[in-house]
Amino acid sequence: MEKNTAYHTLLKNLGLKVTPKRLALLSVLGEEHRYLSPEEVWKKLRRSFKNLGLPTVYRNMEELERHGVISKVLHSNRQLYYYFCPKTGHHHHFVCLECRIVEDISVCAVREMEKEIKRRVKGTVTSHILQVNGLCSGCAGKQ
Amino acid sequence: MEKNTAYHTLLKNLGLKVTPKRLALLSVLGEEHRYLSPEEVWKKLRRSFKNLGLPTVYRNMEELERHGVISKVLHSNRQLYYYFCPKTGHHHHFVCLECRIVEDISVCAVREMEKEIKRRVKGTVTSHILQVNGLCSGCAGKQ
DNA sequence: CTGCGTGCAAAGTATTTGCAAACCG
DNA sequence: CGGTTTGCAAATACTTTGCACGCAG
Repeated sequence: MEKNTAYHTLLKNLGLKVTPKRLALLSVLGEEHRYLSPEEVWKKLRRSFKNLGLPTVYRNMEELERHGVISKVLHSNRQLYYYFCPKTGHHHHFVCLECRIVEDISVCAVREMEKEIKRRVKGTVTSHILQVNGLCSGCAGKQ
Repeated sequence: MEKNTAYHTLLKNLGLKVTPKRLALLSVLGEEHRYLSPEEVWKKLRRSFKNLGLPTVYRNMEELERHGVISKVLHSNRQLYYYFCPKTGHHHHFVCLECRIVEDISVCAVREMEKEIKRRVKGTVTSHILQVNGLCSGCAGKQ
């Protein structure tokens, strides 16, 4: 299994122990080109691992997100979703609210992005979430 | 109270009944240049209204958000926050994760935004959430 | 009056935590 | 072996719902 070797290496590089469940979790996320909720991942994994706890899935997904391996998809319904994006470098995502597929978008300006999405994905942009987080001058000083 | 008249009109235009609590809620949000959680708003309002239920605050904030009067601030901790933004037209926000102040950003490209933030707010951008939502070609057809 | 708005109590539900046992390296 | 990882059960905590009463129009 080439893929598994890759995931194996990935985990090692992060300093995480390589367990069958972690490999399977990465595999599920890696094969899916859509974002998934922890519960969905759990249901898929339980086919192979009868005794898999939902908390384990939550913990691992959170951990992997912290390491930047997978990314969180924000939903206004305030549920967690994750997506495995192998692409490196600065880029953003176009997500379909219906089928949950994710497409990489290389350009960053939203106007430009809309154009690219119309052209490449032939999709419709219904909304976008753009929020810049940081610290204002006052708070940056206090750190 | 000029402000109250404005909120009064605002509610009327939305076809919502004008109640003292709604006016006060708008007032709290309108005076605060920061995003607030429903509970925080509730605590502030309870100074004036002893019998104010938290659900009422949730309901009203959700309603106002639906009407586009206030906007939801996304947090990865999956809690709800709202911010009253009087500014119209296409623009985005810079939010300080520390003091929660919100600044309007007129330009849309993220690179440009970072520049503007550094210049105007003298703040530091630690991260940004940019997610374009919509429907891909396949799903758009199925609608 | 008439229905929207609200308080209160109660339910929901996704997510998190504690702890002992299992497992990787 | 020694510290992670995991299962299970239970707890959290935010948010939502149901229903009866009250108030705006």
